[in-house]
Amino acid sequence: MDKQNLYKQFSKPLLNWFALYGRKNLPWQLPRTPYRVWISEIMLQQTQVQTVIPYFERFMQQFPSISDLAQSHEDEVLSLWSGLGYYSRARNLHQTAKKVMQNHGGVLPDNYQLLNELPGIGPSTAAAIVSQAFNQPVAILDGNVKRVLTRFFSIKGYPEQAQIKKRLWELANSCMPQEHCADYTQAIMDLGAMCCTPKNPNCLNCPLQNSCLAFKHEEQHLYPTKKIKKPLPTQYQQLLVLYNEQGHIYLEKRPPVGLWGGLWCLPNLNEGDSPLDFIRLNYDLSGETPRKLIAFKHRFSHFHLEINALSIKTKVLGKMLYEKQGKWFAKEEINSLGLAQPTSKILSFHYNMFV
DNA sequence: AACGCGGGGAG
DNA sequence: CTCCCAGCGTT
Repeated sequence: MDKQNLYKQFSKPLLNWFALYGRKNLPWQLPRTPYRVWISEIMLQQTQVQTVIPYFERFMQQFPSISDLAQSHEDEVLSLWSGLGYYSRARNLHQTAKKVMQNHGGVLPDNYQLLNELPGIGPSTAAAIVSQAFNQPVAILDGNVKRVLTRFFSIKGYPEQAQIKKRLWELANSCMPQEHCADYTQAIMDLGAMCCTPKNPNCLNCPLQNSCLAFKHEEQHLYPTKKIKKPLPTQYQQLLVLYNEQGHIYLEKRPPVGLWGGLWCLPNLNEGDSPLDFIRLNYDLSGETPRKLIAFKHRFSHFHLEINALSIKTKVLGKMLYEKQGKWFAKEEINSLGLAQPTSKILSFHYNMFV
């Protein structure tokens, strides 16, 4: 299909549909500044709109500008990110803010290549920023767009495969019109989220119905081709809530990269370790009898975690060791830390029991 | 090319 | 339960 036909059969009806049904009152659209677009795009990576909205509002309240963000401490950023997941996004966001202050005079570049080089900003996010914030004709390729394009053009094969992905990028940019670029980017995402959905797509009300090859052959459900998934492994963790006479709780900062990177977590026992031996040997603490606090399962996208949390009231034996980046925190301090969801759950359970 | 990286919403 | 979401960085 040539460029002119693509406009007539794809982009134009899509833009018309957007004018009637598209989302135009999302928080990052009012106003749609480069900074707000950037923050929202990072939060929205692999995360649904409804989940992001409250996080976005809190973030803007705390960091109204890129300079505010650059001057903050990483723990502040991670605290605002607590519960949102994929915490490398928060760390990269902070790094990018500092780089923009240092290398770009505090102004987010209006250039795809420059944006793409910044931490946490890949091809699709860079395209989202230049198209939405600067109205440039550069196409995104996210989950919504992959679904719309594979159906419309009946693209077979797993979309993450190099050859298929290259084809999808080309198609995505072919469909991007030269005008109304910001609206177009929003339009194709809205169509994917509201009409061309993974299950039960609303083809009868779809603006692209006339030319959609998947609809023509009644095989919408075949696209996009699904990945073959392996069974997820299961891990077990015994976590300790160590608290002292004052009610302070001991937490350790995780290494900067990896699972829950940079977050504050509870000490983790090795399989078969005796809790009291563990804290005496590693922390020079003595403790009262461990009490079962809570046991539950936590599901990640790449493994299952079975958690068993114990609480132990402790006394310092020698001088308290600050190894493993550990610290004692009062309850009020914990509220301003970056915590993983299971950590928050265990701690709130602890506080409910020991108020 | 495959994997690591969270957590939640929808069916 | 399963699927998948405004993906990116590393290996």
